[in-house]
Amino acid sequence: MPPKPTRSNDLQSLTDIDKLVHEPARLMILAYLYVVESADFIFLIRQTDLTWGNLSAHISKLEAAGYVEVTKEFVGKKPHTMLSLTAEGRAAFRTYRQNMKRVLDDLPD
Amino acid sequence: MPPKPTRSNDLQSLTDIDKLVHEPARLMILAYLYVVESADFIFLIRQTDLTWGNLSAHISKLEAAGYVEVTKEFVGKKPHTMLSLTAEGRAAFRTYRQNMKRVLDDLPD
DNA sequence: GTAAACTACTTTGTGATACAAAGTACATTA
DNA sequence: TAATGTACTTTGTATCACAAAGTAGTTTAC
Repeated sequence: MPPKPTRSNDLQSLTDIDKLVHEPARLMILAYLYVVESADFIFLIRQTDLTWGNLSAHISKLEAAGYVEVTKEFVGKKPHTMLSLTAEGRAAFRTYRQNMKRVLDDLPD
Repeated sequence: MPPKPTRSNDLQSLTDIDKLVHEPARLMILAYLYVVESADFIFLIRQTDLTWGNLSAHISKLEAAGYVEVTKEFVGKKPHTMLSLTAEGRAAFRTYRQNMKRVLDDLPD
């Protein structure tokens, strides 16, 4: 589960930020999954500009955290990997987004 | 200088994000300096909940990048470290904030 | 028909980084 | 004058992101 914020002011909430979501590569992946609901590996490769190894590793990490569900199937004779957000992943992304927006919005200029 | 974004869509701009700013501890530090214009080490320790070593290391990194200026002086007989954002640091923070807000805003829900 | 190239990934190695613990150099208090 | 406190910095370690290499199969070229 995502870390629980226990801080009073906005900036200190960064202390409790969910690093799993915060990492730019994974933030990209999660944001895509957040809007499209389900995507395959190839789609994410194209959208994110990550390498195969890199994307694979990040997916594994998100899967281990229970943030994404990975479904492997065969399309014809080729393997095909489908990704989708779990309820937990969706919640974690929402929380991250809220916190981050609050931090960035509550500043002058 | 902060990395230049060269991407077309919003989410891909995360590929070029300035990691020096992105790190939560430093983001906190920069945000404080962004609003107060100048602060001492002790103030930041209290506000950020970082350890001495941790804050020290992050400050060094920000200084090396030219994002903050560090001024050491003696107050009475005690050492005193003052921090302030450089123009470059201010610009980097602004760029980061803009990019990040755009990424987080341009999503449904 | 088999060798070379391609697809769709995963695993491994390496260098960078964040963090805590220990260290330094003094000043103050008991 | 010994112990404690202040204001840091340096060092060690464990984690992590990334790229390069590896794997398992499929398609194409000759």
